[in-house]
Amino acid sequence: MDMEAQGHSEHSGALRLWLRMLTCSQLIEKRVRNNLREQFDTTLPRFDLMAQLQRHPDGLKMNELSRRMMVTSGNITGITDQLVLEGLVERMEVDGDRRAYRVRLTKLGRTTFNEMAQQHEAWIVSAFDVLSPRELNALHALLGKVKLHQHTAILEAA
Amino acid sequence: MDMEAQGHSEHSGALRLWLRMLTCSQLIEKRVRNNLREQFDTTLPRFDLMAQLQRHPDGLKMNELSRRMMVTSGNITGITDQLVLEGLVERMEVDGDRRAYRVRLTKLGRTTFNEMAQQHEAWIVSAFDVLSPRELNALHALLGKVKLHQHTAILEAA
DNA sequence: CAAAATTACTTTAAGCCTAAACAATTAAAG
DNA sequence: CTTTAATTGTTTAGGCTTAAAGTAATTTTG
Repeated sequence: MDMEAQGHSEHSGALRLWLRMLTCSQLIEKRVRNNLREQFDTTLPRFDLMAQLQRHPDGLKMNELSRRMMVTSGNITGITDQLVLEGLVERMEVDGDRRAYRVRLTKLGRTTFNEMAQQHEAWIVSAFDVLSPRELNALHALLGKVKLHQHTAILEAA
Repeated sequence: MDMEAQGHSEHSGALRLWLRMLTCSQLIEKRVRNNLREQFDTTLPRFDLMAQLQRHPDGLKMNELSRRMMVTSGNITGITDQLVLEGLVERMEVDGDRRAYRVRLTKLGRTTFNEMAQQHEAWIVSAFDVLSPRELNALHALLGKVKLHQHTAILEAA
């Protein structure tokens, strides 16, 4: 009994597709959030921020984190503050620009993230293991088309 | 430069698929939220709650709203309070159960929702109009498979 | 019937998120 | 240079969301 399960027949195909897509995302995301909380006592935004830093050992500016995570920079300030308190992340000064920080994982942050990332990947693999490799690729391709279209549609609106 | 655009090659196909799916959902959802705010000065949760009530003219209990919207009942309390203040929704007593309410759209709520729903559908149609009818159906079917799997996977975990 | 368990809803504390306003610094223009 | 504009990060106010605890009413059980 979810949002999409009640799609009425008068709805357009696009609307039914959207509700189903949203339901899928929400179900998987909720499970990831629960698992992160129960198994690692952390949250998805913190995990995501650490995931960004893990790919950039030299650190990222708040700015760059904001763009990559698609959230406002005020938000990044709060999540980073939390991670600094937990000792998982540190703010480094940037040479030649006293406005900016470079944020990077601490040693503790790296080891902690690696443990979480391994589990996280297993959760995601299991969420999609109902699809054959062929189906998985097809879904990936179709979503690629949709995703690209959103980018262009945003430009058109501007 | 979003979350998914940086997927590294060492990532499994499932992980890349998940990041792409999340990016699609987030892009579309952000646009819907912005449009609702700019054009109707409202929010997505309020719209979603009204959408549920629109399909049930006799109203729904808080309880039922919570299940259908997949959020906690405490959350429903807050959103309903807002909508009551705005005169879009009303709480009715339930015969024979003094604990429960039936929530339903007011007359103003119905007309307001109908205007919003028309626009909303247009936004969603445009978000997916890059897909052919055949592709749209294929995507719908693949996501149906994924969605069903989440339901069963949750039962297995319990 | 009376005690115990369940159900329906609300409240609370904490975190995430945004838009908008702000401070500080740097870059650009004249 | 110096004024103006743009950039970087933070703060603030408000809304959404959750888990957990609390209240009141109903149902179940003995």
